[in-house]
Amino acid sequence: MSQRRLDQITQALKERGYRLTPQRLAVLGVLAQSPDHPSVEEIHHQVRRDFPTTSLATIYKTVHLLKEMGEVLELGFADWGSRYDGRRPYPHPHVICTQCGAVVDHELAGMADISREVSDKTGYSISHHRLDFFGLCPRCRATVK
Amino acid sequence: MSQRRLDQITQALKERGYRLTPQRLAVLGVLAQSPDHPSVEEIHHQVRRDFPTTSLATIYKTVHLLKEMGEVLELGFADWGSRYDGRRPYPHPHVICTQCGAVVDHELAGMADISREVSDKTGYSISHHRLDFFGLCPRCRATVK
DNA sequence: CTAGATGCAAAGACTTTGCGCGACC
DNA sequence: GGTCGCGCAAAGTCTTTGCATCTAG
Repeated sequence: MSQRRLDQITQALKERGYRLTPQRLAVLGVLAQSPDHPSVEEIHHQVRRDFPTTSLATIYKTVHLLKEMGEVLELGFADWGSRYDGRRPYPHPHVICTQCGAVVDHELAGMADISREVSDKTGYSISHHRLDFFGLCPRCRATVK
Repeated sequence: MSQRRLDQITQALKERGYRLTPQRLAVLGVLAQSPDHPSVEEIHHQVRRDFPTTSLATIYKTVHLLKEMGEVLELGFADWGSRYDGRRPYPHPHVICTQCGAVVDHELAGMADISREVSDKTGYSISHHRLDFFGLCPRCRATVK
């Protein structure tokens, strides 16, 4: 299942004439498999397990490339840096724990309708959106009370 | 009407024992009146009209304080820096032009219900959310086509 | 072979911090 | 008059860029 996603991204790179270097493949692997929306640092850390000389700059470049291609979703936070979602690179809600930082996905129907409503009322032509929910995850709620 | 909002923020500062310096009042004034979600730089620029010696650091400090107090909403963007909404410091959708950067507010009913649904399905206790729509504003749509 | 990618280090953008002077209460 | 806030400059963080070397196709 994440293999399928990996193949998709790999294919997209090939089609556009980008090279499939080991470092890139490693980054793709991490993004295609991580359900936990890793930061650049975390991706770097993981990739280093297989390619210890990989630089942070390469991670940044690769992630940026994938973002431009629309194969990864960037979740930028003001106080937090960015997290990346390579498994579902289309708009969908995220639920973020304000205590431990866990980020989980959530599917939600009906945003298309809301989007249309906003478009009608504001006169903007809406291309995409972003929706985040913040709160305490079950584990942290138990801990902190 | 923005006078009312200004009074609210001023009051909140007083209650917590913070001083009402001219610089702070100037920042409050900008935030309470700007419908266009200014950046720190823009606030600084405006405040300088009345207090030319005001430093950027002071703007940062004041905005940060107001954010902590919940009197201003920070809209952080990954490629864009942050914008601030001092008029409606509670969660509500924003519509952002990807061409010119205009940010407008939009009221939307029904988020409370969705929030509850997300809470039920994920087990998180949701405290707030953020919703942004991206697209072209009417003016830019006409220009770029 | 050769255009494109990597790794390193330096440069950038944005934001925060430390500190001595000055001003609100 | 004492404390809190201001302005300045320095330090931090995160991200991008330039360039020589290396490599996938």
